[in-house]
Amino acid sequence: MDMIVRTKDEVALGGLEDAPGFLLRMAQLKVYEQFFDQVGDHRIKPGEFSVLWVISCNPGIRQSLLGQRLLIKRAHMTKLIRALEEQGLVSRRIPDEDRRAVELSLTTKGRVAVETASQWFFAYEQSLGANLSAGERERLIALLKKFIGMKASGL
Amino acid sequence: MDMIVRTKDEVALGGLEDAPGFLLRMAQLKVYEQFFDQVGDHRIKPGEFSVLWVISCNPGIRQSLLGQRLLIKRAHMTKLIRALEEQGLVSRRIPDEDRRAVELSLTTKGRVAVETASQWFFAYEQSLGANLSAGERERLIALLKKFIGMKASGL
DNA sequence: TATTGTTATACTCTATAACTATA
DNA sequence: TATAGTTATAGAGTATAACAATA
Repeated sequence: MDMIVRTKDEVALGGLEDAPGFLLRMAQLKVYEQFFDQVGDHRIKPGEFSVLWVISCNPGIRQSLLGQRLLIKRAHMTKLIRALEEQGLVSRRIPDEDRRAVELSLTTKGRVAVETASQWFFAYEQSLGANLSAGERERLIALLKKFIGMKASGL
Repeated sequence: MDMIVRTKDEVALGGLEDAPGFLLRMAQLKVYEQFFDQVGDHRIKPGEFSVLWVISCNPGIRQSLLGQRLLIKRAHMTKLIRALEEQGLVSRRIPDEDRRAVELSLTTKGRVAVETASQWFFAYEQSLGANLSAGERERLIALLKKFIGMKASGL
């Protein structure tokens, strides 16, 4: 019969180690830590990059739709976009069809910034999960996509 | 809560949908959202529960070790533990062997609270990933454990 | 000198609700 | 009435740095 022997540095997690919510939280903290170790002090943070990137992929996207896709609440989105606007990266336009809405685009400066940032961003993302095999990493990505309700097919 | 009728406005993510850091962030947001939908307004939040649970599994654990395992910074740990102490759930003890350290244990009230909370906590964790098959869910858990550098024993 | 924990400060992210202007 | 966005406020969570006590 196997005995579980713990040195005094071992910590029993009592089932927490199989709880998906807990594991996702830990994984995200590791990722965040690795981000600062690796890319350090860029002006654009991952959250801001994702906003800029999605705007660059969908010029004229409405603020509400962008927020829905990135799970950013409206009140927070307003502050985020204003900060990016003040940096001269994003421009807003009120469409005549619906004058409540705001359509977002990148400025020229914004496009340059995204172009630069995308290089370190995707290199950083590529470096995540380096301790997994290529197949495991792919499976993890596919399972996460399914977990959050994204189509697993090639979007 | 999200009763939005979607027109066919698709949003291109331009590769973001395969970025593990992005997916982990999205997954964690979904989990958090589901937590409030499902278990609502308990006094103990997931982060606090995990601290109490690990103390209950490791009576006398040192504050520094607990923080290392749960990736909670020292300054934040101090505030967290003090709040739990003020609720009468946790007690601290300065060991003679090292009078810089703090050893943590649950009070009787703390043990009762954890016993109660563990029921809804693990039910909630079990409900996560319900859109995956049992095998997929298990694989996701195993891959997350490997991703964060946990032993994937017996898989 | 290094480590453990505390204190103080600040900034980000998020939640909520009241508000406007449109539809 | 409902929707898109804004404003204001508050509370977590976390980062940093200075600090005390102890090793």
